Formats: sequence, C-alpha cells, structure tokens
Amino acid sequence: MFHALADATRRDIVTRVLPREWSVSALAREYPMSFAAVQKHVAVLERAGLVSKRRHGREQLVRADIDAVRRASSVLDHFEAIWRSRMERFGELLAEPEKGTDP
Amino acid sequence: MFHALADATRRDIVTRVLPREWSVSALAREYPMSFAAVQKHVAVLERAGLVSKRRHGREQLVRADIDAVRRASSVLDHFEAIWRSRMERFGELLAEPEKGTDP
DNA sequence: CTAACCTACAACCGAATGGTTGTAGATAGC
DNA sequence: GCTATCTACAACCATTCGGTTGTAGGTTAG
Repeated sequence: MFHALADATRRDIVTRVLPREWSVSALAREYPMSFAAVQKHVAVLERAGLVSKRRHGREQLVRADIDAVRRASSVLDHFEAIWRSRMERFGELLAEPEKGTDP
Repeated sequence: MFHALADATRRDIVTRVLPREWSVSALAREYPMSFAAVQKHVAVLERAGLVSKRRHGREQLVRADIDAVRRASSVLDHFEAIWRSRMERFGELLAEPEKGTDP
C-alpha cells in the first residue's frame, strides 16, 4: 500500500478520484504518458485496495476507497505513538530523583 | 519518502529506532540478510530523511526523525480532507430543496 | 451496420530495487 | 602492536517497475 502511494502519478490519481469518479481514459488524458501506462497505475492502486472500478457503459469509472487511506494513516499514527511513549520514558528519567542510588 | 516506507524491513527498522538508537550492526543481526543489505536499507531511510546517523566510537547509531513521519502523515491527512469536502458537497446536494427548478 | 471509442492484456525495454560477495579503512580490546 | 569488530563502498545478479507499442474485444453513436 505504501508502495502504491510511492509514485507521484499514482498519488495524483488518488487526489483526483477522491472528490469524484473519473473514467480511466479521462485520467489518461491528464498525464503525458500512454493510456496503458495510466491503466497500469490504476491497476496498482486497485490491487492495493486504494481504488475500485465500476462499469458504466463502455467506460470504467475509478473511485477512491478512503478506508484504505485511513489504514495507511494508522500505520503512521502507530509510529507517532511509539515516539510519544519514548518521550514519556525520557521525561520520567529526567524527573526521577536519583532513584536506586541510595543504599 | 513513501518509497522508503514501502519496504517491510525498512518499516521494521523505523519501529525499532523510534524508541531508541540502534547501531547498524545491531540492526543487521535482527534480519536474515547480510550486513550490507541492512546498511543499504538504512541508507534509503537516511536519504528520505526518516532516519539519521550519529558516530559513537566505531559504531554508527541510527535514530528516527519523527518530523519526516509527520510529513508523510500530512499527505494522508490531505487526502482525508479532500474526501471530507466531497462528503460535505454531497450532503448539500441532498439538503438542497430543488433550487432553481422554479421560474 | 459501421465507425469511433474505451478497455484489457501481452510482449518488450531500460532503469531501479533488493539482494549478494568481496575489499578496504577506522576503531576498540587485549 | 595485533586482532576482532564495525563500517563504507564497489561490483555483480535476478527481479520488479514504469514506460512503450500492438492486438483484440465490448459498447455506443450515427
């Protein structure tokens, strides 16, 4: 999933399909690369669960799955939590009045 | 930066160095791969600014830079914000009482 | 029906990744 | 001083990635 977000084009696709659905060909028109290349990017996002497709006539409409974004976000929140607990421990050590050095 | 977090070993390294410093060799002992491979992973994290090194004797101590994690997190928060504004627009449309259809 | 359009998928290519081994330079411990 | 340890870096290899082109199948518009 982080891998899916590691590419700038794919992050841009996600920002576009968050507010509304886009067809694959409409997306392809936005980037200086072939239709097939954009199609592959969408496929990567889809495999990561960040995006899903819905058939509408001859078009394939792409929309975002915000829950997947939230899952990625929670990993980073976890990092933040680990960091905070370290800070707390560090604070305790500073506050600790030389415990254990006395007989 | 997302690229740096896209590898499981690198994410694990980050979780280890968040609470405390680790030497590169100590990290290398934790994974079923060569020292050089772990060294490369640390280099990737360092290039992404997620981690920094500090010399201590013959060891190189690795520590996390939480601000970089926060920067990655803010990208995801931005996604969340776009999503929310879409939800608001959607809510407005539902609340709208057939505006404009009257002469 | 036919032409235009949207999509899927395979084959290919150069560059980057993630791994290896090997060599060499500092530093610490005895 | 010698040796073991920690690190840096280069060279190499298989795989993956991001891109291309080309072919084929559905679907819509006229």
